[in-house]
Amino acid sequence: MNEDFPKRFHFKEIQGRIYQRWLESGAMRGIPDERENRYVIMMPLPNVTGALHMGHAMDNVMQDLLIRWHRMKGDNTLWMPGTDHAGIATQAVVEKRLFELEGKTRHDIGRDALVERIWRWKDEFQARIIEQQQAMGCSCDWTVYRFTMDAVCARAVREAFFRLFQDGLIYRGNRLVNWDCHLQTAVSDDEIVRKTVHSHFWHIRYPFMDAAPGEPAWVTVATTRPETMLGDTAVAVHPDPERVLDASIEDLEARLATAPEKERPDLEAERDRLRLRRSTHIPKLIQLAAMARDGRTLRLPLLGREIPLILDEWARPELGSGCVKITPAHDPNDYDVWLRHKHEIDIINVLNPDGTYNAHAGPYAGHDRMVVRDRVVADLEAQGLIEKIEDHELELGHSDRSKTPIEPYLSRQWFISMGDRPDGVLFGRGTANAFTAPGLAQAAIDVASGRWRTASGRALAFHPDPERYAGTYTAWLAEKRDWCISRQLWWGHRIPIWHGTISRERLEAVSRLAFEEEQEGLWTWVADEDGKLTCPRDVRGGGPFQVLACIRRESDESRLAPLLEAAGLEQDPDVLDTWFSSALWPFSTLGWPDPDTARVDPGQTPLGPQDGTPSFLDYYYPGSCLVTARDIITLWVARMQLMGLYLLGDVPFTDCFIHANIQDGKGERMSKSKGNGIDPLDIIDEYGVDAMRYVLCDMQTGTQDIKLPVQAISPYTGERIDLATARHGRTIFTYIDPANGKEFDVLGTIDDLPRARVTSDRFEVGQLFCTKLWNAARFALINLGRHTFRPLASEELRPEDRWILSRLAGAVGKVTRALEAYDPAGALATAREFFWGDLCDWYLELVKPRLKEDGGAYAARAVLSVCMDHVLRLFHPFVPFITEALWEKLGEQAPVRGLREPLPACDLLMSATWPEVEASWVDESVEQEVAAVQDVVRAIRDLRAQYQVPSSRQVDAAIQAHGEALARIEKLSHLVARMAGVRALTCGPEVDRPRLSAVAVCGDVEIHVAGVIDVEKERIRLTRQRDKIEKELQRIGKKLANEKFLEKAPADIVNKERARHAELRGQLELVGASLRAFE
RNA sequence: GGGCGGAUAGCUCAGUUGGGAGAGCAUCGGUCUUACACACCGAAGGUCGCAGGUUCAAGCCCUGUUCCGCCUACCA
Repeated sequence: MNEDFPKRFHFKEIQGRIYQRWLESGAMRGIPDERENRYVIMMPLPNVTGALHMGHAMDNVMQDLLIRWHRMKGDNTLWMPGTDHAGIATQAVVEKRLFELEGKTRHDIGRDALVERIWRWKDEFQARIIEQQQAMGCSCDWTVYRFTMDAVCARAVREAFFRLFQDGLIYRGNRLVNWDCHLQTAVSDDEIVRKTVHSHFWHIRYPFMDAAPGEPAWVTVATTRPETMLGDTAVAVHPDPERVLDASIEDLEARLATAPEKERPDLEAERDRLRLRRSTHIPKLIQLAAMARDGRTLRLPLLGREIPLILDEWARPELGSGCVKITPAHDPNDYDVWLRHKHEIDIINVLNPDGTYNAHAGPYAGHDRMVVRDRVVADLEAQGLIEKIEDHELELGHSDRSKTPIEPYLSRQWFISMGDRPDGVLFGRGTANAFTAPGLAQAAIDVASGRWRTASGRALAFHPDPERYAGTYTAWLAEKRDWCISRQLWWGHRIPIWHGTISRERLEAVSRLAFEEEQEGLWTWVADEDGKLTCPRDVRGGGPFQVLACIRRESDESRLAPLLEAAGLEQDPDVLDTWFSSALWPFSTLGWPDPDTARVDPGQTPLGPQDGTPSFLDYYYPGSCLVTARDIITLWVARMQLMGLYLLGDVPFTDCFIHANIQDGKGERMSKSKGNGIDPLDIIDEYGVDAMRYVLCDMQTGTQDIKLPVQAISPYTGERIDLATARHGRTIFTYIDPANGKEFDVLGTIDDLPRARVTSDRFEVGQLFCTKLWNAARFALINLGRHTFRPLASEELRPEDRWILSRLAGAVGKVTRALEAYDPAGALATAREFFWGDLCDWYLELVKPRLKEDGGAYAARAVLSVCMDHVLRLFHPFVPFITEALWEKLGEQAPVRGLREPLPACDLLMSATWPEVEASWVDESVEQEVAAVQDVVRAIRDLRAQYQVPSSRQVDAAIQAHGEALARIEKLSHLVARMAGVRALTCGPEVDRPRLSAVAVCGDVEIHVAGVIDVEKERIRLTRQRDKIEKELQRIGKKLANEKFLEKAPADIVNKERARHAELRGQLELVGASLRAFE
C-alpha cells in the first residue's frame, strides 16, 4: 500500500485519466428516463471570440458544482454545453485580423468568403473552449453539444422568428439606432460602453430670415456636436416659457423648505439663477415664442437652408439660451420632436454608414464627421457666428466592439414589440400551458413577481439574493423598450424576410402563394409608412404596397424565394441580433419545435423519443437553473424568459443563480485586453484543477464582486510581482520589475519586451487543501489494510467513534443546507471544518493507538472508512478529480463500508449517492463531553507552549473539577492524556497541587501541569488572565445592575448573563488563589 | 443625475430574527510527535469607514456623510 500510494498528491498524474473515465462511463450524459426529479442547466454559452477567462471558470465551476450535487442526489441531470456565434464580436475579430494580416476589408473578399473564414475561426476557438472546460472538470453532456448556428438551433431561430412575425410582434421601422461607423452596423444598448471625454459646448447663432425692427436678429443654440447642425431642420422654443420657469422656481422653493442644511446653498443658487433668468431671458423667449407662432424662419448658417422656428416643450427655458436646435435624424430627442411636428419640419440624414458626411452636407460631403466638426467650427467662427465655446465633460457612448464613438443614426431596422398590445399576446400557442398576457415584457415581469405562476405552477426566483436581482430584472423589463433585432452583419442568422414595394397585382400573386402553402409556410403582411401591419386581404386602394413576406422553413426557400423575387421582393440583407438565438437556447438545444426531426450532427445523441422514453424537449423543458453573473440579467435572463413563455408557455428555468464577478487586486474588472486576466489553464497547470475549483467555490460567498489579487511571474527573476502595486512601464500592459528595474509585458504585444505569465497566489490555499486531503486519505488507507465489512454492534463504538459520527451527521446536514441556499463557500467551510478540524486534528490522532491494538481496531477502521467515504462524497462536487482518485483507492482497500449495514456502493464517485443525515449518529451528550475534553487539552497545550515543552516530552498533570465537569473529564481522561501529551493524569474535586506546577483556569476547572514552572512567568500570565476576567465581569456587572435591562430584556438573556457572571466569578477566584500561591 | 451594492484583523472575506467580534492566508513562538514541515501545536492581531439616532442592548435597525464598485440617464 505504502508503495503505490505516493507521499504527495501529483495532480497532473490523475486529471486527464479521471476525466477520461468519466467520459467513458457515460455518467455525464442526460438520458430521459422514468425519474420524475430532473435537474437541467443550460450553459450560458461562451462566445467563440476567444478563450475562456477566470470569469468563465467561476461560471463553469458553479454549474458543475450544482450539477454534480444534483446528480449525486439522484436527479436525472442534463447540463447542456455549447457556444454562441456572437455575431458582431466574432465578425469584428475576424475582420480585424483580415485587415492586419492581409490588408483586406470584408468587401474585398465578399460575404461568402468572410463567413467561411469566420466558420474556421469558430471551429478553432470552439475546440479550445471545450478543451478548457474539460480541463476544469465540467461534467456536461458532450453528446448533445450545440452551437447557435448549427442546424438544430437554426431551425428554432427561424420558427421563432416566423411565429413572432405572424403574430405581428415583429415590425420594420425607421428608428434612430446606435450606429457603429467602423463596423457599419446598428448595435444594441448593451454593446455600448460609456466613456467620459473632454469636449465643449459650442454656442452658435442662427440668424432670422426676416427679423423685424425690435425683434431679435438671431437665436443662439448650444451643442456638443456642432457638425450635426448640417442636419438641422428647425429650432425649437418653448410655447410657454414663463409658466415653465415659474414652475421650476416653485419646485425649487418647495424643495428648499424641506432640504437639509447641506443642500441649501446649491438649491438657493439655482433658485437665484432662475429668478435672474426670469428677467434676463423670459421676455426674449416670450417674443421668440410669438415669432414661432407667426411662422418665422431662420437661415441655417453655412448651408443657407431656411428652417422654421417651432414651438415644442423639449426646449427648456431654464437651460442655455432657452432655444434648442433640432436634428431629427441624429438625436433621439430631436427625433421625438420630429414625430410631433412631422408635417412642419423635415428630417435630413447627413451621415453615410461609414461615418463620413453625405451630399446633404453640401460642401462638407465626403469628409469624416470629426473633420467636418473642425471645419464647421472654423467656418462658423470666420463668419462670427460662434458666440462662445465652453469646456464640457460628457459621457459618450462608444461601441464595445470597435471602440469608436457611437452615432445616433436613422435607419430601417427590425424590432420586436415588447410593450403591451391592445388585444394582448397569446403565449404558448398550441401547448397545454397557453395563456394571454398584455405583452412580451409584462409576462416576463409577472413570472418573477411572486404573484403569478405558469400553468405548470412555475415561476422565476433569483439566488442567493432574491430581491436584489429581481429588482434589476424587473426594472429593465418595465421599460418595455422595443428590441432592435437586426444587425448589418454577415455573420449570423439571416432574417428570413423578403420585402419590397410592389403593385396591387403582384401583391395578390404573393397572397395567393401564401394561401396555397401548407402549414402556413409563408406569411405576408402589408406595412404602412409607420410600420403598421395589415393583412393583405384587408388593404384597400391600388398600391403600391410595402410587402413583407416570411418563409417559415429553410427547406422551402429554394422553391419559394424565386417566386417572391419574381414578384419584386428581395431578401433582407441583415442578420439577427445574437441575443435572439441565445434567447431560444433553453429549448432550441432540445430540438424545439420538433425534436423528432432535429438534425443533430453525426455521433450526437438524437433528441427525439427513443424506445418509449420521452423526447429531450418533453423531458427536460422547463429547465431548472441558469447560472450567470449579474451583468447578463437583462441580456439573457429576461430574454430567455420571455421567449420561453411566448413560444412554450412556460419558464425556461425556475431558478437563476447570480454568482460573483471576478476582479483583480485593484478591484478592476478582469479582462484579457487589460492584461490583468488569468487563463484558467495557467492556474490548472500551476496549482491543479481541484485547487482552482476549491478556491473559486470558497470565494463564492454572497457578494457581487470578488477581488483576486493578480501577480506576474517576472521573466527575469521568476519572482511574483503584485500587479496591484507594481509600477507601470511605457503602457498600461507593461510593468517594471522592482528587483531590477527592467520592464516586462503581460499581454505579449510588445516585441522587444519579454512576456510575463499572470497568475494568483490565492490558489495556493486550494493546493494546501488537496495535499491535506490526499495525506489524510493516505493515512486512513494505510491503516485500513484490507478492510472487510461485518455488521458492527453499537457497544463496539467508543466515545470518540460516536463523537466523530455525530459531527459527521451534523456536517452532512449543514453542507446540504448551504448548497440549497446557493452558498458554496458556506458549504465548503462546513465540510472543511469537519474534515480538517474534527477528523484530522482530533479523530485520527485519537484512534492512532487503537489502530495498532486488537480490540478496538475493527470499530476504528469501520468508522474511519465511513468517515472517509462521506468526506469524499461531500467534497466531490467541489474537488471532483482528487476525490474520484481517492475513491478508487478507498474502493480497493475497503470495497464494502458501513457500520450496521453496508453503505450504498458505486464504482464511480461521480455517480455515487449524496450522503443523508443519519439521525441515529447524532449524539449531543458525547459532543459536549468531547468539547469539554478539547477545552482541557487546549489549556494544557497552551501551558506547554508557554514553557516551550517539546512535544516529545510527556508531562504530569492534575485536574481539579467538580460535579458534571469532573465526571466528563474523568470518563475521557485517557483522551486528554493522549492529546495533551500527559503521562500521569489525576482528576478529582480536590487534587494535590503538584509542587512547582503551572496552572490554567478553564471555566471552573483548574489544571496543573507539573515540572514546568517559572514563578515570574506564571504571575504575569495569571495577572493577565485575571485582568481580562475582571474587565468582562465589570461589563456584565454593569449590565446586571441596570434595572432597565432586568426589566426589559428577555428572561433567558438575563439568566444567561447571570450564569456567566457567576461562572466568571468562580474563575476569578481560582485565578486569584493560584496567584496567591506564587506570592 | 438616478438606482443597487460594498467598507469588519496586514490581505481576501464570513457574521443567518439586534444579546459574549470569526475563518483562511500572512505574522510571531515552539515542534521533523509512528499521513502530512504543502504539516502539527500555540500566540498575537479589530473604536466593525465616519457622525448622529432608536433601544436595556447596535457590526446588524434608522438618518446623514465620506470613499470604492457596478448598473442606468436626454440635460443645450
